[in-house]
Amino acid sequence: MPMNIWWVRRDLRLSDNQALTAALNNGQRVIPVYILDPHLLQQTAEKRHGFLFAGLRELDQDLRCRGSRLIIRSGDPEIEIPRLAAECSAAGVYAEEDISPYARRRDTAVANQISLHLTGGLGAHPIGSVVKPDGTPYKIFTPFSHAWKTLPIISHTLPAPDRLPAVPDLPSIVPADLPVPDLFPPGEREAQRRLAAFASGMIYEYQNLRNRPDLEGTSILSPYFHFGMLSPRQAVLAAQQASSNAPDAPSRAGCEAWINELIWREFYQSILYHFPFVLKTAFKPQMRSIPWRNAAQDFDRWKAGLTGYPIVDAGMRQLAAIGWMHNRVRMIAASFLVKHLLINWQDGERWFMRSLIDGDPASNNGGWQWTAGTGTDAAPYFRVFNPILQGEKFDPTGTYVRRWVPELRNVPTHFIHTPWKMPDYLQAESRAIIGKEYPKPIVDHNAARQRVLEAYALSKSSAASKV
DNA sequence: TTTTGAGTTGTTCGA
DNA sequence: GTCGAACAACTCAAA
Repeated sequence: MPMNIWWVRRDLRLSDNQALTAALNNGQRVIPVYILDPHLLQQTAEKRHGFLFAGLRELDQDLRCRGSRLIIRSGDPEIEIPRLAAECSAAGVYAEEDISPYARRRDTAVANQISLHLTGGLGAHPIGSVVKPDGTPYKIFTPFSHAWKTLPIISHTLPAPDRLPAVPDLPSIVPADLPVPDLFPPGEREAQRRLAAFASGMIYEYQNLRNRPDLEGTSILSPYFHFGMLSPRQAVLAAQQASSNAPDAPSRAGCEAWINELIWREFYQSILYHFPFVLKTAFKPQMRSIPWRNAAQDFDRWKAGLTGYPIVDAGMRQLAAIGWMHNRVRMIAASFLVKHLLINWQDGERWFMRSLIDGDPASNNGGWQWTAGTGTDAAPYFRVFNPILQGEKFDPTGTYVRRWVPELRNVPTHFIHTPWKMPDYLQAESRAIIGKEYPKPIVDHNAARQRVLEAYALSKSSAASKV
């Protein structure tokens, strides 16, 4: 029986791990390896590195409890994986298949040098398996989700092995000791704990509370999903179990709504897998000539949370502070950048990708293209979120705004989403003088709305005239 | 091949 | 204050 490499990439877990299982089934000894890839690290910020590095330490500990350990190297995986395989005379490399163009190019380059076995696990269903009867990919979410639901899900997840074979003495590096994000203690144990807690409690309220950034109505599992500290299959099974235990229809609807969000992840994975060009340009050709503004100052103010619209600023500051943003607020902040500031969605996409601990090329791109109206199955271009109404609707007491925009702490609830409307004496009383302690709105909502509708109309008509 | 109904997350306007 | 229609066509999926 030969020696195999288990190449860990986005599957930092021992349970329900198809790549690890395959490596064990086909070899006597298995060497768990993670390659720190400078190409990927340089696109992302320190909070994400802190989560990843501490997650690697957790994985290493879990492996050591079982007699194994994690070998960590740094460099270009196309070089490092074959080099390590030669060092330990490995027969094969086992890894969970990833779908980004970069990952696919990388894996092809590795496979050209050594026997690489890719397994499922990134989604609940194998990549490329949710397609129309004629084999072509879906471009609309709803039919995709129907097809997804009709495919059977393997109902027994793979248990974590009790014991693992010892690892030979190989050099391994220790990643930098960066701060670990408070809200996201990394690791498989924490991921499973959160899933269990969510699936036995808040999932039943999910339908009602998921859009409320001022409450804890979401699972807050996205960073764990991104790095595979739990598997989508485990999540779906937990939600289905919760659904079958649901006491009433609204509770069941909560479970279904959450499963739908899991399906969205896989829908966008499917889109990226079948249409990798979406990382470079709009999915819809007629949306490729929008006259974006080149407005570096506005972009900086958006990034800093200084637009003068409280719900937008709260979101951007939450992102900067903790590397995560509530999904509803992601939509509002993204819509604001694209539609109110008329700045290219790709700039926002890059900023989110850099800042988010959970940043995922497929979901992030899908979300931005949806917001910008450039994507498959996207929001209509004339749907311009009103940041005031959105704030009043989803943060009705201003709790979320006050938490992340402390200079508005003392503003009365009536004005919390429109602080510039406060009379002077109230601005003074609240210690929130507009233009001094908190900025004036960077754009007027109605004027910005007119501007973006005209810009989109231009792109559509120029596309039409090209035909 | 043709036809038909549908398509995450909103906003504004006017009755 | 509430309600329905308009916003704008177009592409997709399925019959």
